[in-house]
Amino acid sequence: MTHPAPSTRDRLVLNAALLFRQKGYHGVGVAEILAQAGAPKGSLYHHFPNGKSDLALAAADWASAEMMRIIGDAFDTAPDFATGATTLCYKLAKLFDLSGHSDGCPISATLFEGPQNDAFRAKSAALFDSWIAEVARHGQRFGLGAATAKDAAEMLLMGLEGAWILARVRKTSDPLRRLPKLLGHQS
Amino acid sequence: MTHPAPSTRDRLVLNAALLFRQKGYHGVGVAEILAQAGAPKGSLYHHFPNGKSDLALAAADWASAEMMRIIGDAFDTAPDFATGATTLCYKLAKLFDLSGHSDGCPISATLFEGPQNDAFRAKSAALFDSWIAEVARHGQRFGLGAATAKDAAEMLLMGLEGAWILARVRKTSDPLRRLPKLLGHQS
DNA sequence: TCCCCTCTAGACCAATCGGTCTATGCCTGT
DNA sequence: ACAGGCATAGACCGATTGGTCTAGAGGGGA
Repeated sequence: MTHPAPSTRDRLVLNAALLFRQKGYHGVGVAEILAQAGAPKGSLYHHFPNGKSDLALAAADWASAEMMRIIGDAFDTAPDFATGATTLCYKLAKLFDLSGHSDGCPISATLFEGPQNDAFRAKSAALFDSWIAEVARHGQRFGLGAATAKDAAEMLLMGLEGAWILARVRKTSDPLRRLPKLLGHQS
Repeated sequence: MTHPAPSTRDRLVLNAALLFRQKGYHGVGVAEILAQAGAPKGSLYHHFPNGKSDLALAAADWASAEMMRIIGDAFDTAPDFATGATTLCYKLAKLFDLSGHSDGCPISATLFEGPQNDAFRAKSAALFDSWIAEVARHGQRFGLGAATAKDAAEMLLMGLEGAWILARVRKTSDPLRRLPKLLGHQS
């Protein structure tokens, strides 16, 4: 999957994404990221002149891209919107289990509990919107009207955020797995 | 509303709850809480021997009690479950607007991005469950079956969590106001 | 009046925070 | 072979972190 020797920059982004997602922006120190990535301090500030905040933005982009890929995987092979939404929830539940029941939404954990920085807030909004737009695009592909598709996509995202939170506090992926049924996508 | 001269302990809890809710556990320092509460360090460690973490637990309890009161207000006067749920969302939207579009869920902000402390996780779970149980109780009062009421309550909570996140990143209470419709509680 | 206990007050501390700096690999183009 | 730049390496820094400790203010009971 990953190439044998990812660059120092990639290691920083990847490990930052993992740590931020588990403990939040303020809950992780640069020293911890550097240790886990096996990189010295100089490298961080070479690749990311603004330090921790730049790294968090890059980590959020990376995590968002992976989410977009997962959304695509779930909906591309589905026969209809409800099945795609259900598959997406199950895929995220599986990843949640693999993470040891600790990984929440990468965007809200990385950027949102971050500084009250407006750039962080704006970036979170943009990334969430890109997820919603992608899900809505699949909805329209399955014949839903534009407004209906956007509503369904937004509701799915909000449900996912809540399910992620509940899954973390309960240490079980059940909320994610039950979400499709509660949203009416499953009988 | 509040008594003219709240005790130092109450001032600490109240201001801690406000700050944690806006910036998360790690995003607020004890110095900031003390300054806003107008209390010296000695008072904090007198009332809360374990310091910041004890204070966060007390702040979460306080915020949860207020949420229970809001749930009661919304459902007690409602003619049916859907109306109660809608009223609850509108009440929370109004409070969100009053806070300057910055206050999210008090539990997830205060305890969850806190230390990976298991006590925090367990307390979050217990408080969320108490909210869900209270909403479900109203559901049963309106004639819903036990399982149906619990599902509806859990879905409402998950939707609220997601709507809070979206409301914060977009700086508008629209997601909270649109939630009842997206959940099918409003035509 | 005196004591005692609760609470306030803030100086003080080690540890950690994010960030800067200089020195040195190391690899490529010529 | 040699230069030049990208990247690594980590010592170092001031600021801030959560937490401890001693001192004293205040008030109620004997």
